[in-house]
Amino acid sequence: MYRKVAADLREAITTGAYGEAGRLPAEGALAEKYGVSRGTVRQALAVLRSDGLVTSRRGTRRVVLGGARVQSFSELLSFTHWAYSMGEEPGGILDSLVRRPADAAECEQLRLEPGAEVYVTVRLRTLSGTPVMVERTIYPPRVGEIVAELPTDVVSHTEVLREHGILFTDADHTIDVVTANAVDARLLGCRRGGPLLRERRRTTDPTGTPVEWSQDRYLPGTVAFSVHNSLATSALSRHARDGD
Amino acid sequence: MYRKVAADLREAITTGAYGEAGRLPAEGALAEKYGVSRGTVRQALAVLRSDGLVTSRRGTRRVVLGGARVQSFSELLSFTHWAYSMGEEPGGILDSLVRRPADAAECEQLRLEPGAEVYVTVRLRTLSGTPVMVERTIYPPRVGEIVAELPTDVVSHTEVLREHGILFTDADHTIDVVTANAVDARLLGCRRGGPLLRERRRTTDPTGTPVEWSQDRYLPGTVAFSVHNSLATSALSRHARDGD
DNA sequence: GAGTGGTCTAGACCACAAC
DNA sequence: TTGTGGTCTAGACCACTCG
Repeated sequence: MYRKVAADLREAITTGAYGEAGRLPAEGALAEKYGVSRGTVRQALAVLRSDGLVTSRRGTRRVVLGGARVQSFSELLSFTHWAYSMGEEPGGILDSLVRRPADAAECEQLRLEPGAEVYVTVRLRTLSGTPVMVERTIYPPRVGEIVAELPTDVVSHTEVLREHGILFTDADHTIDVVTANAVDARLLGCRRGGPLLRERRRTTDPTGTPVEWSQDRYLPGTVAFSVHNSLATSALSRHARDGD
Repeated sequence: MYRKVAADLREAITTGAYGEAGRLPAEGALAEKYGVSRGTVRQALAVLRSDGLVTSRRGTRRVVLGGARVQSFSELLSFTHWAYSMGEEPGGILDSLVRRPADAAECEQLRLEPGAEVYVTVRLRTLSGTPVMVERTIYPPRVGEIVAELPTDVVSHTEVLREHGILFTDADHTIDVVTANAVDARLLGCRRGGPLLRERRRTTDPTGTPVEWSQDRYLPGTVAFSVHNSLATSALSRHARDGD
């Protein structure tokens, strides 16, 4: 239904049917064309707008915006999906996996009782054999128990967890720069104290329960993160970094 | 209006009226409470969902998500607004302002004819006197002409441009790590070759016309960028960095 | 089975842009 | 003045969750 309309319009836009900076047909016209109500068309257009593909303004037809490149949610959460989408071979070398009591920050992030145990994994992630990122993930018990049972050569934890009914639906990301510690330097082959692009991510399932708290450290020059936002939908924010 | 409902619910949620991980009333109940239709309530809830405040799932009441902190769009685009929102005094020291022909990449980004001229500013931005960021902004002629006429002690270019009818409504951001060049090092007082957190940003007005292409380089430890996304609304993406 | 959010409809009025 | 998107309504049916 509205997804179909959105997909069709996205296709038309990205193939340049309306041209860069071109104008879309009126909502009414689209509704008639697809045989749906105007409300459904608006729902489809809301998707495109939040992806940064089109503008929207009272009084004027919608305009096609350039430079819109969006990934699916799973491509964003899963290093493995991301790698495949670029035609690279993802790798994951387990460096350590321990179970230990959670500290205060971890209890806070994963919404656990004080004293609860967590599972901590450290993995070197590679693209076609080249070291790219060190991934430190902290799992609550329910999830960690599954990860701990996995063979060490399983590349995609996300995929396995999904098969076990652990769903990832919402994530908060924070991006900044840190310096490499001894472990980072050893795994990535960079200088200790050298800069790394860090992405911290807390992911929750549909019920709002945290399922992972992860910290990924990328070698400079291997990745960049992109965000689109607009007056209408603003998801990005900028923070001072006093503490950690 | 739906904005009022959204604001009221946001207030109630952030003050903890429903508790962390608590459940919201049903849409029908909210509609009755506010005396509006269910559609309007849903519109309000869509705002909160895209801000990462609540979940949404068929069959279950909406759940309050923790860790949601969103800034207004102008706080994000304007260093000045951001500084004030943190209680800091923003500063801007103009290092250079030149007019010159645009190169190919600049024509592409600002959607200019080959050979068009652009205005390039380099400014050191400070928070309460402390150097934080070097800002390189490229303006198309229409905008640059205004900026070029400004006294050098004007802190907020964004504010002035808004008064001149130049509106900022959509932005694409890309975040990565770069090393400081000679100018960065001189202005920020860091080592040449040292790491900086870079945010590149292309901003357009309501008609989709680019109004600035900016590159901000932050000292490590001064800022972090945050994004919320979910299966429903995904604005963030991750890219490989081959070229520039 | 009862309650919930997801989707869709058909119609209405308004604010705004552009001619 | 005309056409556009923004907002709101009232009602409907469905898919899903949960007890």
